[in-house]
Amino acid sequence: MNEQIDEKLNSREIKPTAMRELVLKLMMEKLSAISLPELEEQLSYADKATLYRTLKTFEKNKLIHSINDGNGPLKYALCMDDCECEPEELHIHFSCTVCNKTYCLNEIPVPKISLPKGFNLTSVETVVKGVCANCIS
Amino acid sequence: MNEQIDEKLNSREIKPTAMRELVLKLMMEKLSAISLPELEEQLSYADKATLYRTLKTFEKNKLIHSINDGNGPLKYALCMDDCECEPEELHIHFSCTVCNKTYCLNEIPVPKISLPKGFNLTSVETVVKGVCANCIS
DNA sequence: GTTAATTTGCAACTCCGTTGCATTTATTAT
DNA sequence: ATAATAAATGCAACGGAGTTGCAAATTAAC
Repeated sequence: MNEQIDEKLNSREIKPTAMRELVLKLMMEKLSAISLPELEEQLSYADKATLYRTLKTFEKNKLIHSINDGNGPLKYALCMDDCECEPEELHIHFSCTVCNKTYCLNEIPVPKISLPKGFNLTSVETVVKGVCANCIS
Repeated sequence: MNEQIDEKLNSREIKPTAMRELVLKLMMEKLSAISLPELEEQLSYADKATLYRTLKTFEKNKLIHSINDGNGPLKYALCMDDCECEPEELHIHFSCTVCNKTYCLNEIPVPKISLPKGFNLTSVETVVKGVCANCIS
């Protein structure tokens, strides 16, 4: 499984350090998006700045993407393999108002928007809020 | 015109203090959304906490709504008259990557999203990024 | 006018994100 | 293999946004 992790890092041209392997492993195990503060908590021995820079590196190289759910700190989730984060590849995100977890809805692409004349579109971000299947019971 | 402002405040059951009139006046003059830090800058004599609480009061009473454009501080814009901020009344927002201004696209409703079974939807937020008509020339 | 309730101003504080810099670790050249 | 170079990490500190407690001032109610 460490091979799988290193493979993932290599495929995005990120040098596989111990720290990076740890962070990626943790993110692969989680179903929901994770924030820097959460990461700090879960890898308590690790330094905040290092984790911060790790996330930034991952994001720059499109291994992960950031999600602004308007609810506390910025969250991060894994990109799909080979995703280049082009507008047509983007999906919507779901933020549960009960458990506060944020999920990628990879099956639901971001909506197509026709802007008024003279506007130039580069990206669309959609966050849906509500109660997730786990919390709705 | 002060009458118009007080009328707007009254219609949302907000007591018209001098501070609130000033903030509302400023927001009515602006075409783009405004953040707390910007408000502080433009009403330099006013206190941050007061402006903060003014915005919170306005928001609670649906005179304004907040916009999380993922680009710096939270921004606020006027609601349409009689808007109750129900999901079906919501519009999308546009954030210009050049001038950094954020606009309400009141004519473009938020997209309809069908969530997977078991999910309960309460709101949809869509932010479009790109270059606005002013900056595109 | 006096009392009660609301609003404002000031100070302080927390949290998140970010940076500078020294130290350590990895890579490359000799 | 060793020295020189580059990259990553750890520690400390900082700044901005958002928020709160509390006292003073303003407004509303009696």
